[in-house]
Parts: sequence; C-alpha cells; structure tokens
Amino acid sequence: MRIATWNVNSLKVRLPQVLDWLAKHRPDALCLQEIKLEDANFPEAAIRAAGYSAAFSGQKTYNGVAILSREPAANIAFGIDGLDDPQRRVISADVGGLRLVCAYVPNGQSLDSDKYQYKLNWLAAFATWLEGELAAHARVAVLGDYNIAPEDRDVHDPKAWEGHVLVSPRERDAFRRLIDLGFRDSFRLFEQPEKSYTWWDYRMHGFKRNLGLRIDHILLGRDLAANCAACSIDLEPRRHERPSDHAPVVAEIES
DNA sequence: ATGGCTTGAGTGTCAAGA
Repeated sequence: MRIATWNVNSLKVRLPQVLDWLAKHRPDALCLQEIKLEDANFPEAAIRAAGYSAAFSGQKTYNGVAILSREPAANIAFGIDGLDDPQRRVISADVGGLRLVCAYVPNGQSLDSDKYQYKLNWLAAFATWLEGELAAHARVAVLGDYNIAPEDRDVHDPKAWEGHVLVSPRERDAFRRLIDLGFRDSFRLFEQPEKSYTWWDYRMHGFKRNLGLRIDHILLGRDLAANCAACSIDLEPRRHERPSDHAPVVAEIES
C-alpha cells in the first residue's frame, strides 16, 4: 500500500499537478494540506475522473485538508476531539485497513506571536486526541505538514534558524511527545540522503540552493512501522513551473 | 536588518505562509 502527503498551497492552482502526480504514482491514498478552498469549490469531478474519491474539509482562503483515495474512505471524521477550532486542519478516515489522519499543523509565525501559543495549544490537544486514536485503531498513520523540523539535520542552516518557529525547543518537544505516544517517523526508518528536506522558500532560489527544512512527515504507529518498506521525498514536483513550496512524502506499507 | 516569492482577497495592496 502506498500512502502520501503533500501540502499543495492551493488546490485550485495545483490541481493539474495533483492529477499528474496521481496518474504517475497511483497512491492508495494522498493527503493534501492548504487546499485553500471552500467545500463548494472542491474539484471533486476532476478527482473522481482520475479514479479517486475525496474526503475534504475546506474553508475560504486558508488551511483546508483532504484525503484522496482509490477506494472510498470510510468513517470520515473532522478536526480534533476536545479542541474547538474553526480552522480546517484535520481530517481522518479509514482507507485499506488503515486509520489515516491528515493534518496541517499551525505555522506559529514567530515565537512572540499569539499564533505560536495557538500552535502549542493545538499540538497539545492533537497529542491527547491521537493517544485515543492509537487506542481505538490498530493501524494509525498520521500524515501531513507538521510545521516542525524535528532535529538540526532537518534544517539547512540550524544557526540561521535559531529563535524562529519550526525549530524551537517547545515545538520539538511537542513533536517528541507524538513520537513517545508510540509513533515512528517513517522517513528515519531508512537510510536517507544528507540534506533531505520537504519545504524550500520561494524566495532567494531556495530550492535550487537546497535551502530547505524537513517539516512534512508520515508518522506510523508501531505495528504499522514494522510493515513499512520505504519512505522517500519526491523532489520532482518542486521542479515544476508554479510549484508548491512543499514536496510530497511517500511511504510504502506491506500488507 | 530587511526583503526576497506566492496565494487569495479583490482591483488597492495587504495578510499569511515558513
């Protein structure tokens, strides 16, 4: 089984690239973040024509998440139980015997911002809720844009990023708390190239110079991690014209 | 130190991303 995550930074703009990617890679499920459109404008027909069904939770302008899957998703759930959040950042569903959680973690903006507090509160609620999800479901995978680079090796220039969001100790503690619930970072189950990243700033030729961060992750519950055969970052879409600033991450699960 | 791009809003130019 192939599962993937991709922050597309507007599904309206990136729809042709998403359809191309689905045709080329034929994942069983693709989790999308930052679709940036209301449910009424979700391009369901085009996705169905590509052989995929969609579960989605969108809003105007910001955020928005979706799970595209070859077999229709079941038991679709929205948001985080216990967190009253108008921002559309989490959708979950059963696909192929897996419980998939698609998440778009808040950015936080800066360490002195209200949005940073929101991010930390959000992550605390997310962890508490995921603990219950792990107890309730045998095979849980949490895919998405975590907006956290877990370690210095996930940052092109740790010195330059000191004092910024995405790398702060409190965010990394929050990520570690997720791991401690019983998840594995599927990317780190395997030997990987040095300087592997999933996001590069649009400015300053960030991608060309590989000035990136690894902030998109696929976390697998322990039993699922034991069946993970591969995990990789697909750099190809980031080379396109009008790319998303994020690259897809793909994991292979043996049934 | 700042801004460098991109998107959506909406038709000026700003907020937000990371």
